[in-house]
Amino acid sequence: MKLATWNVNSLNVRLPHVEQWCTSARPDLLGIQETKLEDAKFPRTAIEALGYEVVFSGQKTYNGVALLAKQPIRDVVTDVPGLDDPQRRILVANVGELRVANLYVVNGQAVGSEKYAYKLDWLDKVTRFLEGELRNDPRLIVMGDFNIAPDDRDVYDPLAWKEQILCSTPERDALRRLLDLGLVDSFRRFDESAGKYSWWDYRQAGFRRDLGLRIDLVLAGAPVMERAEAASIDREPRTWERPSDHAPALLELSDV
DNA sequence: ATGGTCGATCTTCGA
Repeated sequence: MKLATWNVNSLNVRLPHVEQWCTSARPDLLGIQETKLEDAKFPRTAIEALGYEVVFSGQKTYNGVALLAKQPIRDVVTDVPGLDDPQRRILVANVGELRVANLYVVNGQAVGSEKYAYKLDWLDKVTRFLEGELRNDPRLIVMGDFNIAPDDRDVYDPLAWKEQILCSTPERDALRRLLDLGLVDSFRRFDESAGKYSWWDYRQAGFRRDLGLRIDLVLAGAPVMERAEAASIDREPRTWERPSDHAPALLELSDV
């Protein structure tokens, strides 16, 4: 079973890339972020034509998440208790024997800003919610655009990014608290090397110069990690014409 | 050189 997360930065623009990538990589489960589409405009028919079930929680212009799966999707949650948030950033559902949370974590703009405070509060409340989910069933996957580089190996220039947005200690501590519930950054189980990125800024020819960060993660509970066979980041769609600024991050599990 | 590029909806904001 192949799981993936991909921030597509407008599904309206990137639908051909999603179609191309799903056809070639054939993920069984794909979490998408930044659809930037209200639900009435979601391309359900095109996604179903690829052979997927799909659920989505979107809004106009910003944010928006979706979950595509080869298996039936059940028990969908789009709102977290105690987080009365109009921003559509979370989608949790059962797929097969897994519970899957797809997150578009707040970017936070700049350390100390209002959006930064919202980011830390959002992470705190989502972590508390996921703590309950894990207690119910540890077969949990938490995937998405975390907008946090876990450590300096995940940053092309750690000195320039030191205590900056996406890399600050409070953000990394918030991610640590989520992991400490009993989740593993699956990519690091297979690759401890520095310089494996999932996002490159459109500006300054970031991708060509490999000036990237690893901020797209697949976290897995212990029973899921026992089945983990490989984890990777597929840079290929980032080379395509008019790409998203993110690449898909993957986790492959042995079948039960 | 105090920028740079995208996307969505305006001529600005968010990333």
